[in-house]
Amino acid sequence: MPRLKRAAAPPRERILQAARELFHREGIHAVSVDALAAAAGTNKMTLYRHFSSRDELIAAYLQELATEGEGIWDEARSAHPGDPEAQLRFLLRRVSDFAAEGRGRGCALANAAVELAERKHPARRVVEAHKRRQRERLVALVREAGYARPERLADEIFLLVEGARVALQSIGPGGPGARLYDLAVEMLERAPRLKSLHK
Amino acid sequence: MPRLKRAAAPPRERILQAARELFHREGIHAVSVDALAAAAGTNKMTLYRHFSSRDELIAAYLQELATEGEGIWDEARSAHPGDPEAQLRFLLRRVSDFAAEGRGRGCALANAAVELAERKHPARRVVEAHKRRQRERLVALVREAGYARPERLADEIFLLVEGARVALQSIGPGGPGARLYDLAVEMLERAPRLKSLHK
DNA sequence: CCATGATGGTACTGATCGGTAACATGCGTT
DNA sequence: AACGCATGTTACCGATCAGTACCATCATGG
Repeated sequence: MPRLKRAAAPPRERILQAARELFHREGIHAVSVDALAAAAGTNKMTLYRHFSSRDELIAAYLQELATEGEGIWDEARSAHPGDPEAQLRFLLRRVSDFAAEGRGRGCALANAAVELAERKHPARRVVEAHKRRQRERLVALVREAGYARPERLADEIFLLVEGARVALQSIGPGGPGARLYDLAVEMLERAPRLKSLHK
Repeated sequence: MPRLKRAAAPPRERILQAARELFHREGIHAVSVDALAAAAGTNKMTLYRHFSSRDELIAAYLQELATEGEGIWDEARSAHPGDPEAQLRFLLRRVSDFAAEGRGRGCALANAAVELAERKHPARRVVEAHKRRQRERLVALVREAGYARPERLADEIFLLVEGARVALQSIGPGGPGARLYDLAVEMLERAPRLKSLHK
């Protein structure tokens, strides 16, 4: 019988977990692989056995965040099946709450795009693909909810969300980023629809 | 008679000019003081005679950008005196055009806030003060133009602008960031007013 | 003509970082 | 028990970087 002395997760998961905390809180370039390995309860050598380089670790960390972000859409769908309007508000609520937490460091994916200016960095492909997919899903959901000109309304909401998360870092929690949910929901209420849906 | 062998600007100005190019294009943390001094046609020693540290150079660089950004408001005012509506569109046009240039690296001030996560960094005070002032001036201009609930509309536009500049970096020029001007202007046209201004 | 101050150039220090080599440890499987 | 494999540990290399000491250069102004 294994006495489960620690039940520790395998090092790869611990490293990715430490990356999520440190990279997002302190910024990617401010965290060394030594510090990352130490925070994960392991060392640099083990880290390099799971990730061929620091850049690929960054890409894996962002890929994990992106995959997890995709899950929010399924969450919204199962929370309000067949009700795209409620799914929209569910997503906005989640994004707004998430933006306020974590000492206002905004979206880790977007931050990575800002930090990693080199156009060929492997992380940029992950960020771009994720953001593009988010936008497409948002357009589809807005269209499904019956709004007129869904691309336009979706882009407005998209930019509102992105702006809120970056404004939290520049102006701080007292700025307009904190009002994201109210702004976005009222924008929805004012937007014209193709068909009236009031039951 | 001085043969004006080069008519070069004093080194401090050259350094700040090089900072504007390199810091914005490659990211602040990606540019060493050696590279910066070389791009400015001088050397590290002269650089440190004008800036006590790298962080203070960053703060001075951002302060110069902020001061210059303030000038756009005066430009708008003198381009369309007494016409706040036209001033608004002038500003949106300028911001939209500027966002698209420079290989889509967005707002250097906001990028700095993302890169410099340390809360006590001297550059953060510059960025926060500037963004706060921009928001206040935007609220005042929107109110002056006669819109109802000017704080609300100004915040929407503010987030739209910030979102567009960060989205250019994550999604790229094909994303919603490129449509900033159209989105913002139509938002203005749809916004309710306190008094009808049609002459 | 010389003094002064700003600037350019070189070389250095101490520290940090990404990445690797070599070895030790522990744990499960047969 | 013996093996194999993943992990932990230490030490190291080469490169880069912020910041400084020291000296050379050059213009200007008395």
